[in-house]
Amino acid sequence: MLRFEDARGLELDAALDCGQCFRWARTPAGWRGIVEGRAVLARTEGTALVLEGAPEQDRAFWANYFALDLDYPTLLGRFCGGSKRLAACVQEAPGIRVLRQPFFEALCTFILSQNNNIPRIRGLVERLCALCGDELESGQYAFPTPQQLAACTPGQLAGLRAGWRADYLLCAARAVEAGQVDPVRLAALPLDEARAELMTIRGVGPKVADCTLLYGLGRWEAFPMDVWMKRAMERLFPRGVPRCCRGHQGIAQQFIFAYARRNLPAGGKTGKTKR
DNA sequence: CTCCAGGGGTTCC
DNA sequence: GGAACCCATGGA
Repeated sequence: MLRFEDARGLELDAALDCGQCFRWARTPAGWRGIVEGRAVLARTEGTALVLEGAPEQDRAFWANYFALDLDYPTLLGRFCGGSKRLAACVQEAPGIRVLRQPFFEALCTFILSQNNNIPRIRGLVERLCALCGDELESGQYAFPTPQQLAACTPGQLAGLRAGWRADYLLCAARAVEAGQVDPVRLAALPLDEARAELMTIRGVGPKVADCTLLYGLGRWEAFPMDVWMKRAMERLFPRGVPRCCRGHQGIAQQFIFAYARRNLPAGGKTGKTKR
């Protein structure tokens, strides 16, 4: 069991259920999840974060995953001091944290997320892991590697019932396997060049690219935009992203999204077909 | 049965 | 460039 005495205000309910990750499940005992083949049960006790099933040697891994090294209290203070509107967003769910997820998992899950809803995305991801990920104890599965996914046939992937997204997944796996898209390079490139490299993958547009940069590579300056967020931004921040978010726009966006989802009831169109 | 889900590619102008 | 259309699923 791992224990972090000061989780710096992290709230699992907010952080794990805000649409940034898809492999955590709420149980009566806490949040059950698997990251890079490590299965844990996470819960908070007061100001502490407890991870059952995690060995002491993984302390640095989980501290990085939950971004415990980033001084969120100070960062959120900066947000709140720099913009009244943003302060309201932070107040909506102050326990949100932008997790540092594995690169390939973030890329694939956000490909699966397009024009889709969270419950179904979760099911798709679970079936994908069971199809070609390594099996852990107790019938749980790790997220597949690019090689494992690239080795799947379209026929096998049809079992996911992912629709047209299955083909996009294969393209992504092949691109990463071939080194055409490389996480180490993406982490170092200027943001626009990294985005362009990701968008060479068929099925990866600006939204999926930015989500991958933010959630899968810790590029907190990335700001995932889509039709829905654009509407929210126009209403909440007509003059654009507040300056106090500079360098952490993606983190700010996570709070804006949570606020807008609860307080801006009108749903936006997402470019779908009418008939 | 209809509508929708934090898209992306293609095809028009 | 931008607007309209297509894509396959399954939940509500």
